[in-house]
Amino acid sequence: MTNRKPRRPLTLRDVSEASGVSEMTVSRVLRNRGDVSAATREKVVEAAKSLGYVPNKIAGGLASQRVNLVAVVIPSLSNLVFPEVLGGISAELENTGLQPVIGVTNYSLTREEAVLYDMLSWRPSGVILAGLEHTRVSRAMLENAGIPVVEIMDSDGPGIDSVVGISHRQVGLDMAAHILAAGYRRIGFLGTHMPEDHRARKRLAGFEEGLNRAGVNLTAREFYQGGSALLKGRELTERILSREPDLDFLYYSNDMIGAGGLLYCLEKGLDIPGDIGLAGFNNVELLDGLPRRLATTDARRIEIGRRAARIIAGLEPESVGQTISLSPNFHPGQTIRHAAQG
Amino acid sequence: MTNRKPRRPLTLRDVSEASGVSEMTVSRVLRNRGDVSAATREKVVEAAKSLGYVPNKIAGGLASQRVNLVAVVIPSLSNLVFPEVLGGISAELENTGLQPVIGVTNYSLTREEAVLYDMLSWRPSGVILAGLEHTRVSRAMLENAGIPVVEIMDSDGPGIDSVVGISHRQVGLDMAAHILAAGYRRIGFLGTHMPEDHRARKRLAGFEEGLNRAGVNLTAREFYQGGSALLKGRELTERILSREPDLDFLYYSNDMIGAGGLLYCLEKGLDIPGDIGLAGFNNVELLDGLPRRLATTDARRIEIGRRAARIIAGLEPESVGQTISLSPNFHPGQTIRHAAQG
DNA sequence: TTGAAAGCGCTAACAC
DNA sequence: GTGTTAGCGCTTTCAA
Repeated sequence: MTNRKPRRPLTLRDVSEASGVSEMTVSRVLRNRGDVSAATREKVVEAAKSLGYVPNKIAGGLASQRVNLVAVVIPSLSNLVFPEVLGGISAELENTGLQPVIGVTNYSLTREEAVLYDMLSWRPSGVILAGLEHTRVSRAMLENAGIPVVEIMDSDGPGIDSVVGISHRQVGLDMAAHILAAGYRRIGFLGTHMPEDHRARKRLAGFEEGLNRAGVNLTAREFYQGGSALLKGRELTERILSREPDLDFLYYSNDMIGAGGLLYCLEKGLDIPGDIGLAGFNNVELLDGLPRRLATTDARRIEIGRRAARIIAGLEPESVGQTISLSPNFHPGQTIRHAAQG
Repeated sequence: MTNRKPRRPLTLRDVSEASGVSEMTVSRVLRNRGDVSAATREKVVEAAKSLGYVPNKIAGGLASQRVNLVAVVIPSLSNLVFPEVLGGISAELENTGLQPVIGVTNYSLTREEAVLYDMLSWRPSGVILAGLEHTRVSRAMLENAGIPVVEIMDSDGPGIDSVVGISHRQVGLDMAAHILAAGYRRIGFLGTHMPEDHRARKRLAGFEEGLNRAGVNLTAREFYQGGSALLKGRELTERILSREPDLDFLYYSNDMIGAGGLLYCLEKGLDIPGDIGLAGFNNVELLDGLPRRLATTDARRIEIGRRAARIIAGLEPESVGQTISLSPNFHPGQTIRHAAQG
């Protein structure tokens, strides 16, 4: 390796001169394109390595009109759930030469619009974004971008191009059915106060619809904002139970607050699932280590990530433009009674 | 908004023609550069919006030789800790016009090298990466890139350019001192089996050094790989206590396994911190909701992210090329006895 | 305040 | 198998 410290970054021309091979052929070697003799290739690789040449993808992208980037736009990184979706996406993209670039919206559609504008200005090969709700401008940008778009996580509604998700309404309906079948009747809901979390909203709507169909109404509900989810789960639970002491079921909008509630109830010596049943949503890994396994619904987020990536990568042409609704998996855990016999 | 669906993405020329203003002036308006009359600006903005024009940063970057991207390279996204660092980085970058681009290495230095190569080929304005250990090639690339580099999280060793972190060796030393001062003597360590997690290794080394100085040896150690950290914490704890039942302190390499251990010990009816003391590392939010507050050390990761970002953004010129070692904050929690009196 | 010309570093297309 | 030419869509620079 040479030691000179280049102020001017190295270019193909430098490698060309150092190896005595034309720029074009150097470019071919570096991209493994076309036929290049072993001898020439050897010379070029050697020169590039010893100079420490790093190709300029800005120039390459402009010339080839192609960029190996996939824009991935998600609401949050601290939610645990989205990193898992990302995991599925990167795993699937790994062998395609495509690279995910992450944008975070903090659950704001306005922010999403700004993030999309920014990412589209890099002319990515595709876009994966969470949810079906977007601003009018976002929608227009995506439609005009001329690249594949996959909306993920939610399948309750029309999409722009392809959709891969679960029906959160169905999650709520199913949970209501399970709870009612187990004989619970005085049911409370505990969730985040997030008007822009449409998936949570749809789950709650489905849940209430399911209860109502059986002539049951939600007895109480409690919401929180920010803070440690585990701690908030405790606080919400204490609050809802002091308001409505005879609740016999608590449905949490996510597993983290559900876990907090579970710890709280156990400390209070409540009989779970006898006195009171509990359920969350997401099936996060954390549940494995809790004193009791919380009932939950698996959102199938890794699979969602994988399939979205496959669609962008062109590995699933039959799915392009389709809405793929995966069926959510209910996990009874140990916090819900077995169904009553007739 | 017009409805025609362009196969060919729109260019400045399209906006220029639609507005009757030269490309150059359109460019000025869209970047808020130079003096443009209000009337002209108005026309251009109107045309751009109605066409749905999205600038091409590939072309812009090539022409201007500047790109508003900051490469951020971290070991993992599922660790909880790194998303927080990212939070600090994005918060600080928000008003600088710079944008973080995330790369994940899975704790592999080889993978880090590949990720760096890839990111540098986009000619970012700076690089933030975790740790001080890198391959020779990675180091060479960073040195030759001619852009600011900030290595974060760890300050135990020489850096390439700027460094912002904590001394993990000191974290271990301090924890040893606190534990010994509280009178514990039969001490076990529980951690991840990750040869490439150099920070965990340095903490353990500092911890043992601290014990040894006082003539105390680590009584037992236990390691795990993969799986749910909370569950693994339980399993490790059960295992180490069955091997060495008279341990009086358990030091965990992170809070998640520490939390698992705490739940396990409480279930077993152990007196904490009387029979046995516990401590973790990181001060994760989750600790707030546990039945008892786990002793831990705050890694100051949000601040680390913020300062790294400030250095890249040029807001802290005095720190460039320096090693900034923040002092880690010990949190005694409720799982360690008060120091013995004399 | 606006415009025209040149070129950023690479690759597509074609010639040899 | 290798080289030449002409741009990709912007911004820099300079002129008007």
